[in-house]
Amino acid sequence: MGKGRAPCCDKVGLNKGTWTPEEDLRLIAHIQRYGHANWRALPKKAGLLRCGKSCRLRWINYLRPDIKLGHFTEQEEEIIIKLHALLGNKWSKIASHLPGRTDNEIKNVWNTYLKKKLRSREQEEGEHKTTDKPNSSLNESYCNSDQLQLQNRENDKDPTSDTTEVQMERKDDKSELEVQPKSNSSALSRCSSSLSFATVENCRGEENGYEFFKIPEMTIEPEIWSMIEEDDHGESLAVEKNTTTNETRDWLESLEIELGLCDPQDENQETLVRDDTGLKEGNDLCIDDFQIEPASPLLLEYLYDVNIECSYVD
DNA sequence: AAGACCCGCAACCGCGGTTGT
DNA sequence: CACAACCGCGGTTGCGGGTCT
Repeated sequence: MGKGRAPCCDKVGLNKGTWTPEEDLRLIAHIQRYGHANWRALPKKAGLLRCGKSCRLRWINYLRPDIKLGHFTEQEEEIIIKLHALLGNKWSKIASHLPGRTDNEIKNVWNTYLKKKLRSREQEEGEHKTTDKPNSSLNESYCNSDQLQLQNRENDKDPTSDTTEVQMERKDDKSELEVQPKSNSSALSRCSSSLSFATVENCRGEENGYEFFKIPEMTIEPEIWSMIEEDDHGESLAVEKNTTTNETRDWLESLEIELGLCDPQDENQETLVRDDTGLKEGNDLCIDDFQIEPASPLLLEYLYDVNIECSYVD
């Protein structure tokens, strides 16, 4: 690696802060046409006064077609909690198991909502548990991350008896993951992969005058392991492919609505893309994934108004 | 009604890893 | 091997809207 780093871009004269609809459309139009092989060069080619990183972030987190909008479902929250217990703050890894969700979104949800939710649950559970408390010094020596918080909640539970009620079912070889709640149990914090302190206590030992801890056997649901293992092989269970086309359409419709370019009530309006032939597999979209021609007269009008050029110079 | 405060979230920043020369 | 360029990730910031006083 070189010494020091050049700034990612020349920041003088670049826009910062919230993206405007015009900038969004410029970015979308450019990526539709040329893809995003080179983020650094993209803003210049697209006529955007933004740095490449900013464009990339905007596209990945908000503009790409397979983004899922709206609140997280209970099942999604459950998955986040479980995976966070296993992976820690590996937001992108966690996101790879939640189709349509971004690492940034998951990180925000965790920091603003799930963490508090778990904490309050922890308190609730603490009130109900007065016996069989583990050695507190052992607690501290065991783990010092957020994972400990989660594990603390698992005190005195038989990890096999009360597992999280999220069932992950692979519907085909590798492409689709269906998440189903097995029951309506309020199992938010019940990460079956965590360790009970009873388990830890049983791992204490002594050999040759040294006290040691055996690495305890963790009860981790096989589905979670397979998720992680597959992740290590560069595969994700959670890529929904068959639904991509409809999601793309929905996304474009919602984008037009959001930009005030179409009436949500008007079902007859065409959206930017009407390509039902299916998108290419994989997360990254490229130019071939899109039909270039915008179909909505209002969108065309808007593009014209904001002076987005139809020809680009490479 | 207005100011203070809180909170969620979009965006930025800086670092590490990877790739190219 | 050294260096530069770039991408992606995770931590952090700060704006804007909602709620409280």
